[in-house]
Amino acid sequence: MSELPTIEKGNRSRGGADGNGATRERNEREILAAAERVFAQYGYRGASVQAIAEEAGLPKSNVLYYMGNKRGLYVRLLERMMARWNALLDDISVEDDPAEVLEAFIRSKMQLSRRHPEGSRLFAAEILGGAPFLQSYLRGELRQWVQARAKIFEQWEERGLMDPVDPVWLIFLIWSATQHYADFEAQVLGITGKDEISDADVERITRFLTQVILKGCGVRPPSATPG
Amino acid sequence: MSELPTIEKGNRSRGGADGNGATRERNEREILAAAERVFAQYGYRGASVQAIAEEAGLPKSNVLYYMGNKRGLYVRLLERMMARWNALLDDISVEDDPAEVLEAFIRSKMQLSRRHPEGSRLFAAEILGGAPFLQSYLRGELRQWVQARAKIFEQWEERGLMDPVDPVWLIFLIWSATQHYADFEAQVLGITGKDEISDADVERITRFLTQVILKGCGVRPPSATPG
DNA sequence: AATCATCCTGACCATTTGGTCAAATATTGC
DNA sequence: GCAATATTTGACCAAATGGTCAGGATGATT
Repeated sequence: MSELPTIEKGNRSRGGADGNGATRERNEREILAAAERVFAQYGYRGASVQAIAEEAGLPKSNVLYYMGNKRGLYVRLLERMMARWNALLDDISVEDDPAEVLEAFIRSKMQLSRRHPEGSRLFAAEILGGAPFLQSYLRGELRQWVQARAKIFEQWEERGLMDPVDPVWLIFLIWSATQHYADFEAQVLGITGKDEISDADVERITRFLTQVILKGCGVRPPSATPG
Repeated sequence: MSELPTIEKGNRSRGGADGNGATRERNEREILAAAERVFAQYGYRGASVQAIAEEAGLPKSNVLYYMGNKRGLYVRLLERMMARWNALLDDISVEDDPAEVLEAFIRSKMQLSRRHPEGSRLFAAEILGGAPFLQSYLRGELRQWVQARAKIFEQWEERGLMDPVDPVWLIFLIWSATQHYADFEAQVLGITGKDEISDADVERITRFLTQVILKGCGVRPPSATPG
């Protein structure tokens, strides 16, 4: 992630209007949340600092005081989202049960989109626009991760634990299916006629995806251990 | 699609710089193509008329002369994409073979994203931003189409031709999986290390998706007719 | 109370935004 | 050639853009 420089948080030592920096933290949180919403909706170029400031209920100058500039704010949001993403990229081994791994994968990815729909859309907008800020992350960290998983999927195939399918495309299938409900929420709501996607819906969708994808790859469900 | 007013093409009657309007058509095509690229990359707000003009190699005034204003240009592009989309929404009946229908569905959707990647991304950006221009289309035409299909899927389920899965979510699964390769192209390329998605790749992906989704829903492949 | 670093924000700036307009230039039918 | 209609485009405009800065407010530490 060499494109994403670490953001200096401002080296406050002692004095100041706030001993433990609680004000700063609160304001930063507020601004980041507002910015995530605005960037998600309009994309990097389409979002204006003014709009973010209004969303946060602060003067524009204040937003810039905390975040330096628009680009830095955007990069920081991307970093935060990547961190959330990385948090659920746990390692797996050939010895693990394919069904359990795939189900956990689908479930955690689904929950990530669910818990952070704006972050998910922000990420989607970044990729849509050609991933100008995330190129190196995609070609580096994420690529390694995918290839590691792919190798294990292949070994499962050799052991006859799943059908011979291209593991990379399987990963893309799971990503696309799970992200769809956050990124295309407007479409899902418009077509289903609902006014929100409930927790129960999410649970049903998760089960649906798990069922179809596991069966589609010839993976036996976890409860039915062989023998 | 009541939100999308028909665009007046300018009622030229006789005279003018061009008898059959060839100039106009050529310029309009050029501008629309350029605009599709720019809107796809930056979204509605992020795209500037200036950028579109440069992409088309024309002065900004000329773009506005042909298209009236930014909003009209954008709406016209959305309409064009919806028309392409509608062109492959052929009717199906309960008597059709589920496997054939699903495979044709996946294949044609895949080709649409393939043939019009910018249009696909334009649509995606519109939905990402909350579908401000497509609300009525989603809640109207498209919703009807989905429900009609869903009913047929349900009848197939009753006849034991496929597993009992929610048909609407199945449609969303196919949409998301097929669109992913256009919308998230940057991610796919970054992770696979390719510099383009070839025709052969598209064919392999199509077969992969068909295989997994058909099997995942318990639909027998088309060649193997029952008996 | 004095100090000092932080916090806050209105005024300001150069540039870009979407859009208008008038004047110049084509291109046709007659 | 002439009138009528289309096309082209630079000049221009008010508003919005990202960003700077000076100066005042705040409150913990001494």
